[in-house]
Amino acid sequence: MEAVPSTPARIADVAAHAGVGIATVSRVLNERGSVAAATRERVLEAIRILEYRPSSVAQALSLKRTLVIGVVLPFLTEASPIERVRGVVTALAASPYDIALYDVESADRQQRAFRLLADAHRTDGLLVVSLIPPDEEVRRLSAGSIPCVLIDAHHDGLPSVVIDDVGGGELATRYLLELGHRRIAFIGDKPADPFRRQSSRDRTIGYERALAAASVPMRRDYVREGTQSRHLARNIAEELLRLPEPPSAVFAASDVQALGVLEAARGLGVDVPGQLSVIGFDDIEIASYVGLTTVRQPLFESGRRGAELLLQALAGQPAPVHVETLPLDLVVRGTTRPPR
Amino acid sequence: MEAVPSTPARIADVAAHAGVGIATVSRVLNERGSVAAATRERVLEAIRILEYRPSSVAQALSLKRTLVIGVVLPFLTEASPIERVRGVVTALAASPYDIALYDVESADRQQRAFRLLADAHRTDGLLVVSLIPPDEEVRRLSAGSIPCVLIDAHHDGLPSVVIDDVGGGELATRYLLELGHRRIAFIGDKPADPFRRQSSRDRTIGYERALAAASVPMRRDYVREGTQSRHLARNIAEELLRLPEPPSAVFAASDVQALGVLEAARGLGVDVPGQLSVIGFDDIEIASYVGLTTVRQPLFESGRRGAELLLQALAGQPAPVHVETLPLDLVVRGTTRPPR
DNA sequence: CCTTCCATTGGAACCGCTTCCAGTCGACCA
DNA sequence: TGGTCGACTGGAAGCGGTTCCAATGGAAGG
Repeated sequence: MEAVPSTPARIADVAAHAGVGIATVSRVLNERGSVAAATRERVLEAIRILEYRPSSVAQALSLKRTLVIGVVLPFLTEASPIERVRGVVTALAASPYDIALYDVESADRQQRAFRLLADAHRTDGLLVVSLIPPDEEVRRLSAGSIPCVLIDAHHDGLPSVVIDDVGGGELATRYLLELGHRRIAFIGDKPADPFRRQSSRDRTIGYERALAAASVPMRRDYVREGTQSRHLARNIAEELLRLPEPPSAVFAASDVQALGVLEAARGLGVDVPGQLSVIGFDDIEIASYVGLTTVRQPLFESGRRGAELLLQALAGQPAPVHVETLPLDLVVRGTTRPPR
Repeated sequence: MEAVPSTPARIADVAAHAGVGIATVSRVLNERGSVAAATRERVLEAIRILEYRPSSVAQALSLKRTLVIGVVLPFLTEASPIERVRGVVTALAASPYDIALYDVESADRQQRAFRLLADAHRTDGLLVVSLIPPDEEVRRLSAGSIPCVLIDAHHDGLPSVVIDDVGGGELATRYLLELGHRRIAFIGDKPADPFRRQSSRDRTIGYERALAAASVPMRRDYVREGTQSRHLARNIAEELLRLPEPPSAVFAASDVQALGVLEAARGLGVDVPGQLSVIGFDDIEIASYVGLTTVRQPLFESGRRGAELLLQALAGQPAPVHVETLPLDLVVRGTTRPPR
């Protein structure tokens, strides 16, 4: 058994052991330049014996690249960002890049995360998920020429992968209209965080447009805002269902909220889809299990595509600043039906 | 508006701008040593103007610590690791440490990840989730004196945070027995990956023990193995329900699999809990929604606790190599009932 | 008024790796 | 056989920080 050195070997140790210069060791490591076969063997042997691993930190400093991609996202709140990260992880698996995760839950964490990242030394590139970076940081990012791709967010001057939330809102609402519904409620997010992308807001707009296009007057008491939480959505849905003239259908801005609506209906003995149609948005895993009709957005794919764009930029591709819009699908399951 | 330098400022630039030496700038940055108030002001001013941010890479090289904690986990397969990571993220939020995420889906990725991590330069500490690191790497880790905590896994010589899977298996099975069930089936994971922790295996043991303790003979046709996938569990459950003498209760080694069982029952018109009781394991988010009876394990807490232990070790605490066992709870919901 | 002391400061070495720049040396060509 | 060429090789200069160590100079003590 070979001895384990108490301290990890450095390139100089390998060089000494092999009786060559450090430059030669580096050449062997990086397969650059020409090294005599015999010399190479000696070096490889020394590396094996000493269990040498080059220090990525030293490499990063010398090469001015870290082989790390930062992923900034609001991690803890929703199921969907996770799914996007999965896409990112998958796309990056085959690349030499590692992933640094930056959760930006609270606003101050956000500050800190963007601050850290703008530090152009830490990461080679950035993926920002469902968050809108402050102008200040975008400026700094481009000044430091560190590529950045936005996923599920938009900012002038930064490439992004998004979905058409307005179109999605229309899609869902139009479907309910086509089924014959006229009393259609909407449950969306409360605009909270200025840096947080408000996809719900756009879906509201789509909802309104679809109603307008069908000449169905919008009722203010049918449009509610809560949080992403199922619990709150449930409360809101209960209120809606207790209205003198309750809606015959509810469009929830997310599946999670739609689940809250289903719970409310169940609790109040309202049959879905008999008395109430429910449509969600996202198509998270649980949706298929529950049989929820929803607007599917390619979460996983968005992460993957964003990562691909970033890799391209990192590879020196021109990377045109453009917005890539991923397609949406209406997934009809069991929670929607024509009204009675 | 102040000019944005095309290239990020280095400490030497700040020193020059402030008319001081770099050592002084470093002192100001790290609030170490004594610096005259006036000098400090000049330096801070220069930092502000030049938008200087110290290079974390250079700091890492110089200080021999990266302020990065590596988190290794099988990311894409299950819902539970995600929940654990949330705990990790939360615990690390207040610390100065960043998180590097290493997904080790395939076996070769696994190889690579552990290899990379054993490179003692990349991370200051390691959290390994639901994975058993090879002895070789454990040896290397301790040789490099980089602290490591296992979450949901066990290895001699490494501290870990686990649950009592055997006890959990007993807990679930005993509950079913106490309800009066005698025909109790078990659906677990297929032992696939040697590095992958087989919590399912231990739960099987608990299942067997509980049966033995109640003098209920174990039937081989009631013990099945599939994967974590809902789909496969569903198929298996269908087979079980079509047996000449179908089980009156099913204990699934995970909630995801339990959902598959519920689907199977629904598909075959088998009433739950009327004709069939189902109990899962984990208590993932969806479980409460579905009303699934399950054994709750503190997923989030495991991540948090593991991260805390690692932080302690990083802070120089002795960090005794011990196994911390988190408590399990039986969460009774609507999918279990005494047999008819 | 002369030491001694200490706050303050800058220079230089070092962290570990990459790579430019010469330098060595045998082979091949005229 | 002298010269040129090219394959190999090693030294040294960064990359951008931290910090040891020596130097400076004014204040306080004798």
